Amino acid sequence: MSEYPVFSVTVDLVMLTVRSDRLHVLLVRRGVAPYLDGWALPGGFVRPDEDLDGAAARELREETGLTAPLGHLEQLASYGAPDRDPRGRVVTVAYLALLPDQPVPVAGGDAASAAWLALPAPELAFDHGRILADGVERARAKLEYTPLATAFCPAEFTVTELREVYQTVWDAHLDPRNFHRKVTTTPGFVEPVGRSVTADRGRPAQLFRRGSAQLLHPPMLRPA
Amino acid sequence: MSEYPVFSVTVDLVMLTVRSDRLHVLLVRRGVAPYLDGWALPGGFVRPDEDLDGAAARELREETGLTAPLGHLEQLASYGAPDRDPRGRVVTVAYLALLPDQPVPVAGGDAASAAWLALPAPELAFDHGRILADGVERARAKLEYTPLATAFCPAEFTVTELREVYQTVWDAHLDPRNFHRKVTTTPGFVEPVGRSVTADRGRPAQLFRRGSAQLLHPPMLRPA
DNA sequence: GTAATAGTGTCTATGAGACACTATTGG
DNA sequence: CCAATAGTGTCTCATAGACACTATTAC
Repeated sequence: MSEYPVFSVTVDLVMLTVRSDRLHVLLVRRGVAPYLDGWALPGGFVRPDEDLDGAAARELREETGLTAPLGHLEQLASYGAPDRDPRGRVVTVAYLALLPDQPVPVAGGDAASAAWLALPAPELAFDHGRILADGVERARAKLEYTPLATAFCPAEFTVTELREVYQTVWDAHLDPRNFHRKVTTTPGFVEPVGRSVTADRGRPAQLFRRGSAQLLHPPMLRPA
Repeated sequence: MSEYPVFSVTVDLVMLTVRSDRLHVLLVRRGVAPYLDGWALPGGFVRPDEDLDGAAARELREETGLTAPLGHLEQLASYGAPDRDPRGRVVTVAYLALLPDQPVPVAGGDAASAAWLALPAPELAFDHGRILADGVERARAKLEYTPLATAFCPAEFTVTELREVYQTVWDAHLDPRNFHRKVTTTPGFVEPVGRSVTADRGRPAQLFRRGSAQLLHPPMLRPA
């Protein structure tokens, strides 16, 4: 064991949300070298007694204050090129979080400041640009065959809100009528709450919450 | 950096192949403690100057002798529970390899012996049982929306061989006529070589090679 | 009433699933 | 000719995509 190199292991988070019809990512301004004052994904070292998933959940909590009954957190991929961190051999396990718009970033730790930035994001520190791109692509793909678009919504939401999530993430227009039919007839996608909300004007919209399905059968297909 | 724990980083490989209508995985018998003489996934430590992908490709080469123009290798996931290795804090980055039947395992390194075992596999060392299960599930899912079933086949193959791959990995029966239509009409899935091969008896079958598509549009759906 | 938003019904085209026969080889 | 395997054609059903009107609210 001692003949092999010593690594540090970090978790980095690609936290995405939909705000004002734009996809946003939570970024921090680095307060320490390297890349001092540069934008980076939030993250940090895995602690001695932590699982990887636990470290990611902790970072998510620290950045948002969310104790995470809402939203979605999953492992994305690991990155470990020998030169990816000038300080030494660091492998990072990236996680992808999909969150409703509510959370306000909380500065702390190495982060001089944190902010939700609309995509496309500025140049990022380390290989975080690549990690972010991988996360966005994963999110786009997963909206097709899972109900995870609901992770971008509050606990109760309207069909229109859900459609706006799809349109934003995919950067595409979806027919409101076909979308309504698809969402309400795919088993386990959403279930009606029974109440309605009215926007400023117009007919009140029914509220739904996420259903029990883990996978969409058949999937929601991206427009060609 | 020094205030945080020191990790070792390994890569472990879930190498799958289809042989005699059964899914097989390459396993090694451990020659050292812990889990001495137990079955485990092949793998090893990442070297000082190696990328993670490079370490996985090297392990694949060492186990099979394959210089890998054929088959498919991709990162699966990382596993880092604090107690997953009794020797210390070890994070492993698991890779998934899909390979044609040809390769014969080569014993070496920590492995007292290596063998292709039909699934379901025996109990494995560490958390390798879980990693294997995740790898098989990933393979099953990827056959739906990618042309990766071809990675289990030699460079040139018949439609029947490809169908047997699907049937084995999915443990399901597929209608030969509908399958033939689906494979030959999905753009970029396969392309005809122009030659035929004849089995012992029967009409000769056309040979195909993998096409240029990265994704199947529309996907090949698993039977309900 | 008017503007604004929610929600529904129909027609068509495409693809999946079920199914039976013809084609080409070795023996 | 027979056995074995490859390959094709048709019908039906489910679902996606295009598209226009009705319903309910605030003002």
